[in-house]
Amino acid sequence: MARPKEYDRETVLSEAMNVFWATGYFGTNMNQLIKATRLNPGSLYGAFGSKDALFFAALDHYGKMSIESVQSMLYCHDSPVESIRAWIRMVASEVTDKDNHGCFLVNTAIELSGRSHEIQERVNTYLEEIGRMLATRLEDARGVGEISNDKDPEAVASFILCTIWGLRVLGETSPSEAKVVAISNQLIALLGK
Amino acid sequence: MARPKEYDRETVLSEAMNVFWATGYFGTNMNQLIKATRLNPGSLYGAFGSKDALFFAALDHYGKMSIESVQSMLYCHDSPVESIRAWIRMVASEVTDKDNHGCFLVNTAIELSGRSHEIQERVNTYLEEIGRMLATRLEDARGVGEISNDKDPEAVASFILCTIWGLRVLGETSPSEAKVVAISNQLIALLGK
DNA sequence: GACATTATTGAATATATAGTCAATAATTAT
DNA sequence: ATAATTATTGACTATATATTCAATAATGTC
Repeated sequence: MARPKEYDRETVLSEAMNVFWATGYFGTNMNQLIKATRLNPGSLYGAFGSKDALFFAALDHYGKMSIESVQSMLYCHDSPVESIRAWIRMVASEVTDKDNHGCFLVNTAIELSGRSHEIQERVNTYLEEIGRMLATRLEDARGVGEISNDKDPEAVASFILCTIWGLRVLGETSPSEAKVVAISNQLIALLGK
Repeated sequence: MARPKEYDRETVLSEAMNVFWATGYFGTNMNQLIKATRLNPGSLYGAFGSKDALFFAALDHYGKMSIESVQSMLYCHDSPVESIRAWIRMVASEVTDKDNHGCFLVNTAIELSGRSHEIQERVNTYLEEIGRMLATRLEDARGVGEISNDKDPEAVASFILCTIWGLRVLGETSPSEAKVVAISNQLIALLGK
């Protein structure tokens, strides 16, 4: 009954997301997005409405992927603590990777939180969800005696998450692997035994 | 022998720095800088040459102020550990302050490290200097027996600095004071006894 | 095959933005 | 005073950027 779309919305979103992730909202212009998505302006605007809306959709896409990815790491072993360790090591390996652009949520928090309440709230939603997931897994760890009972899962989760954000910042400084390993080992050591 | 400047370079730099600090390089336009500095385009360009150069000068200004400020905190008590604690508490209080824009070095690392090697190197220079200052103070702490001999000052300094950067990110999320306090207390606890 | 509907194309547009410049003004030296 | 030098002013410019739109194309329905 009408001409069908030639593009796949998820694919386009993913391509736009990669550009925004690498260069931020203000550091990205529509020409880059038009090239990356291989859509013409009309199609891109037809699909998303504006640069703002496209950014928002890309951020959402990243947030959802991020939640899934963290969830899969947090349950990659039967042992909660072993899973958390694996997640931290995964982040550490991303941080040493020159081609990685850190965490899009963290980047966006820094670029746009002070300017857009709507963006800030969305970023917070995802970051808090990750915090809750980690806290839940730390409760599991306490339940099976992998961490001591005097540790507050919520507080420890906040601390670990905070240090992971610090690692994301560190990733922008071309850090030596030794430094990244030293930091992540200290973080892992907090978990115990 | 010539018309004297009506502005004070340091003052202008400080005003420009505040704008870039709050809204980043790409999030700031020349009109904002012209308003904030109360210089006309000609004067501003006469003084700094370009938006790029002005940003670089503002970043440098921040870096130098930052070094001085951290140095003064690290030696605000005779006790090295007590001084480090005071610094962490200072950062924590900035993080809970709604009007604070985090650390300009951290913000710039995230916005521009992937785009300009020159900027990345300058940011790294300042961040590394702060790391060395902290490591030196941790050596002092070890010397006077405030921290145990099996702790590596350099590694611990990296870890503390990393978590402070994470606190800067946290500051963009309108965090509860309770969360900031919980995290900074855990960080402080690492130093202790 | 004509029609209705939606997608695609890419040139065009309005605005924002970084940067320039000629005229003018303030100072010091002679 | 006059000249030499540098600072200030703010209108102007060239370019970049987000966005629009009229023409065209592809589908399903009658």
